[in-house]
Amino acid sequence: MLRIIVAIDRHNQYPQLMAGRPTIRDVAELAGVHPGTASRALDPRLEGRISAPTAERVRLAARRLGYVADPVARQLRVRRSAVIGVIVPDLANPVFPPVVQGIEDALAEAGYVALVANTGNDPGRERDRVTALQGRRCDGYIVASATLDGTTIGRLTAAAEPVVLVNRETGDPGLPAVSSDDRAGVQAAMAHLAGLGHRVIAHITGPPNLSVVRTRAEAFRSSAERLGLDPGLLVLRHGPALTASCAQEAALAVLAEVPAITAILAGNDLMALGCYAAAQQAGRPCPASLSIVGYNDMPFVEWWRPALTTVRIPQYEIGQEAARLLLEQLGSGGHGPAKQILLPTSLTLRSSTGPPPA
Amino acid sequence: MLRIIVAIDRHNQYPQLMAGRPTIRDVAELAGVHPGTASRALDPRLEGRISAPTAERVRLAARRLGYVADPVARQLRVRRSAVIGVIVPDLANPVFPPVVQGIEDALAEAGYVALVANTGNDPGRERDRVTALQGRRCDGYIVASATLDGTTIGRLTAAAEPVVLVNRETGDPGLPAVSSDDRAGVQAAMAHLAGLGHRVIAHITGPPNLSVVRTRAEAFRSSAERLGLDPGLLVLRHGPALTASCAQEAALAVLAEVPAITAILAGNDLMALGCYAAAQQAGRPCPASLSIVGYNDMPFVEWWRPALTTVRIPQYEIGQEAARLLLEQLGSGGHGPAKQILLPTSLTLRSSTGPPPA
DNA sequence: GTATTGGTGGCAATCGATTGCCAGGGAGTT
DNA sequence: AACTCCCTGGCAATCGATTGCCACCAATAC
Repeated sequence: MLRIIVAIDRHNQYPQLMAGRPTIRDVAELAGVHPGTASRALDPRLEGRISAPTAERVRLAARRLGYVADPVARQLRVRRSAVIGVIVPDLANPVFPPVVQGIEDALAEAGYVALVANTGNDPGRERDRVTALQGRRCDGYIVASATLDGTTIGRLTAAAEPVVLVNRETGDPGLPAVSSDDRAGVQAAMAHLAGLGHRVIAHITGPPNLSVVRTRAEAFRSSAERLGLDPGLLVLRHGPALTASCAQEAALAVLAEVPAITAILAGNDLMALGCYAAAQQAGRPCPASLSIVGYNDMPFVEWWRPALTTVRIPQYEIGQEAARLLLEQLGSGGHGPAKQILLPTSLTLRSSTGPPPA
Repeated sequence: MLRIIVAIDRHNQYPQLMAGRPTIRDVAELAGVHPGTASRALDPRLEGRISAPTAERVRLAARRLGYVADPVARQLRVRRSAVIGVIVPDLANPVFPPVVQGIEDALAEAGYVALVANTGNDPGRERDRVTALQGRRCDGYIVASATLDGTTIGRLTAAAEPVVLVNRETGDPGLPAVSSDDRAGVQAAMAHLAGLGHRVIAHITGPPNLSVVRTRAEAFRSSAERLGLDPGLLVLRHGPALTASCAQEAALAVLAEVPAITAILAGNDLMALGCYAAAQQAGRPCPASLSIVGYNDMPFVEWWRPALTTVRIPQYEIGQEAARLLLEQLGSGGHGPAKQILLPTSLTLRSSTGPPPA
């Protein structure tokens, strides 16, 4: 009847505690064992350490009380929070929710949760949020923030935190990363346009300090070359951000400067949206007079008018793989090799591309 | 020289610990005080409890060591995690990111972070994610999940967790809630359409077990009445979900059944997108032959073609207010009154509405 | 000169789970 | 019969910060 004594004792001291969740001591008392024994009985890794009948008694008691180990107490002792910090530049950009979902699902399988920090593309805010994350002692981080100057990554790796990069070429090959094959994606888009007969093609994209911008721009040039297009006819334009309005402005300017352009490869789907607006303003209906190709195949682009032809990147899978890679690294104590995963891209053909006007 | 002794002692036992972050003991030793004293000196609420010179010495030591209190240890003692669980039906729906951002910003000011659970509109997943959240001992919850059967809310309130509801009429007036004035929003949209001369108006929306669907549908009827429209000419159609494809299907059917329809009020912006497609398929160009009004004014709708006329709800502010309400409740120990906040809506006029064809 | 008061800071318990170490007992061996 | 070995489970320290309680000291009052 130790159980009752202790219950009364606790009740006298902290009446409110009795209402709270059961602790390992409650379970141990109900099962008639020591808390330490109860802890071991409930730990699947220690299978066999406690005799079957005892373990069963403990498990039964735990089930009857609805016992769930307090993650806070466990974490204090074990220094493992089962929380992964996810750093995303802009959740309002529809590309990211699927990625985050992939991350969450893969983490959930392993009992982890994702703490998402949305930086809103603002360096100051990124710093603050990352500080908050670090303060919370995440077990690891997934970074999808794209700026090339890696201060955030630097801070994390300096603190020896496990990190996985998403969609971000890194100077440091020692970091595990998941990305999609941008070169192949751009190549497919360019082949499609060239095949339709386009010769004067513009690439309208964001600032070159974003790694995705850099790789795609390089691929734009090199794939054109490989396709036998005249590089002199190519137009490359960097806007200040990967947004629709920047694209609109840039496209309008470019179309005025080089009216011979018949196709635009946009830096991402949002920019393609801005190109739609520019095309309309410039009196160059899409796709009849101007073909537009997006990048990412984010949700809802199939509903646009015209439905967007775009390079599909496997957003959900990218998230999943990133989470798996991180979990793997955590499992190996950080001593595994730094895998870099490249997922395939493909071109999704819809209605925003067609042959150039005669 | 206690400091050195202890350091060596700890080093012998756990060499790796010395590399880790400094603890309150390190600070106390450097300042030459007891850890308890150091803790008090660093607690701003205890201003004055420790004499100024001592407190200053401690603060200096803390600064020199770069001491940051371990949230895990604090949490174990104080039972406050400074984490708020946010339950969202679908992050991929562009309405929600701004709401989440508002929540995050308001929480960040108070030193809290948001743990976002994305249920993907799946009841099973919702159950799992909420269990995970509860296991992590959030201090409170913000629920934006919309289904009327309130099992999730029931589970949270049953556990006496502070909860704030977002955009969700509740049967229980005892719960604090933030929502936007849907009735006024619908009224404004209907007045706009009636003013343009529309008489046969359809409302295409989702399943009536969602509270937003119910209030908007009721407002659709009542505002038509108030505007002197013939209720016999109104068409109300519930689809199986608030998605573009459901809307497309429903709109196509409705336009075939009642060709006299000249305007559609969509259940949300995504459904408006589906209506665009249906209008095109049905040979009813928007806005020349068919006016379409959305709901939410989510990001990027101004870029659609035609740009969407829609009811604006203050998404970011809704998130902010919800967070503030929750923080207020936490501050009052849950004894404050259960405020219900109703934020104003407005109609954003763009290009998807016009007078009905002659 | 003694008593009271108030301010300061130290002591140690506490939150709840985990785990290294050890003791006790049963089984098996010589 | 005695000894060893292993299996099981208990004990208590530990993670790091917080906080109720108490002791000590100085200053003021009587």
